[in-house]
Amino acid sequence: MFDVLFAHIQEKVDLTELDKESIQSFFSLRKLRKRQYLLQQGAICTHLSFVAKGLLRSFTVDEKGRDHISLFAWEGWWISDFNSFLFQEEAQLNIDAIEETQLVMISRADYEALTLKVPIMDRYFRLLYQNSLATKDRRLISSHTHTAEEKYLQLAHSYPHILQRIPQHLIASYLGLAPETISRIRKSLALRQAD
Amino acid sequence: MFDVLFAHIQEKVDLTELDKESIQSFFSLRKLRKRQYLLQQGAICTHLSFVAKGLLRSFTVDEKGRDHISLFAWEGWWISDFNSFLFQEEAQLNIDAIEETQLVMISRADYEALTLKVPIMDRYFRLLYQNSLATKDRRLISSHTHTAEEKYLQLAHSYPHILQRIPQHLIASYLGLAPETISRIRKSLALRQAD
DNA sequence: CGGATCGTTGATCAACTTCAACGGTCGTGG
DNA sequence: CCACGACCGTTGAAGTTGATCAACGATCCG
Repeated sequence: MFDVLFAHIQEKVDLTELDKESIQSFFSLRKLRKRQYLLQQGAICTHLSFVAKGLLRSFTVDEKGRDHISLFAWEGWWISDFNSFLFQEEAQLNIDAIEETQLVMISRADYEALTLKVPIMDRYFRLLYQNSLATKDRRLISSHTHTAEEKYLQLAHSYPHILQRIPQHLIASYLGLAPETISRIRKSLALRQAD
Repeated sequence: MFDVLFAHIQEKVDLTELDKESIQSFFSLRKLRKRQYLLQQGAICTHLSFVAKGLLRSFTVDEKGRDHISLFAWEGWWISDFNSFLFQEEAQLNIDAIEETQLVMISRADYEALTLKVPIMDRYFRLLYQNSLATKDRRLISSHTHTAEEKYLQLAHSYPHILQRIPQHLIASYLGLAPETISRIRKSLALRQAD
C-alpha cells in the first residue's frame, strides 16, 4: 500500500528513508466496499485520501436529486472535499467507491504536521496541485468550447482505459450530459466507424 | 508594488525581513496598457505574474475565432498559462489586459530558485493552489448544474464589484454563454425586480 | 467626423434534455 | 439454484434552453 504512495511521491520529489518513515507514521489505511461512502455532504471531511487500489467518485446532488460528478479517482490519485478538509467546514461533496478500494489517508492535523516535519511534502503537494489546476482549467474550457461529442471523445482519448471501468451513466454525469446523450453519441460514432 | 505582493503572501505565511529581500530580488516589474498582450497562444509563458494593479483575462480562441475566458485576474491574483510556464511548452492560453495593469513577475528559473531559497514559498504556493483548486471545482460543478441565469447570479453574488469593471460580453465569455443571453437575462431580472 | 466596439432586440434554429417504454444483465434472498 | 427486482443502456418522440443570425442605436476614441 505504502509502496504505491511512495512511488507516486517520488515521481515528483526525492525522499530519504527517514522521510519515508516519518511520512508513513502520519498515514492510516482503510478499505471501502463498492458503493460505500467515504464522505457525505454535510459531514466534515476529516481526511485526505490517496487511492492505492480501486476507484472512487466525488459528486454533488442538486435540488432535483441528480448527481454531478466532479472527479474520478483511481490508483495514484488523491481525493477529498478540499474546502471541507482545509477549513473543517461542512462538505459540499459526496465521495463513494465505484469499485472495492484501498486508501492511504491522512487527517487534517497530521497533514499540517507532515508538511512541517517533512518540508519537501509542501513541495510535493504544490507540484501536485499545479498539475491538477492545469487539468481543471482545460476541463472547464473544454466544457464551454466543445460539443457533447467532442467532450466524450476528448475524455476517451485522455483516459482510454478508464472508460472500461466506469459505467456509462457515470461518464455522462462527469461530462455534464444526460445518459441518453452518451448512448446516442456512442451509437453515432459506431455507425460512422463502420464506413 | 511589492507591498501588495508581500501583503498577499503574508495573509498565508509569515515572512521575515530577510525573506522579503530574497523574494524581491527574484521579481521584476512590468506595466501593460489596455488591450496589450501578456502572452499569446503558441508562445512560451516565461513568467508567473502577480497583479499589483489593474485587470487581465486569460482566454483561448476556438476554430471559429471565438474567445473563451478561463480567468479574470485583478489586484491580488496570479495569472499565467500553468502548463506552459511549468513545462515550457507552447501556451494554449492568451492573456491580455482589460485595464492598464501593473505586474510583479517571476521567471520560470527564478520561481524554482525562489522556492528553494525561501522554502516557505512552497507552502505559500501550496496554500494558494489549494484555494484555487476548490474554486475551480465549484465553478465546474456550477457550469454543469445551473442554468444560464443561475450562473450569472452566482457570479454577481460572488464578485459584485467586478461586474462593474468588466464589459458584459466578457462576462458572457467567462460563463460560456452568448452575449445576447446575458443581455436577455439582465433584462428579465430587471423586469422581475420592478414588481 | 467616421469607424470600431458594445449592448439590445427579434426571429429562427440546433443541440441537448426530458419523458416514457423496453430489454438485458446482475446479484441477492427465498 | 432459480426468480425477482434493481440497475443499466437503448430508442423514440416531444419539449426547452440557449445559440445563431441579422439589424439597429449608442458610445467611445482617434
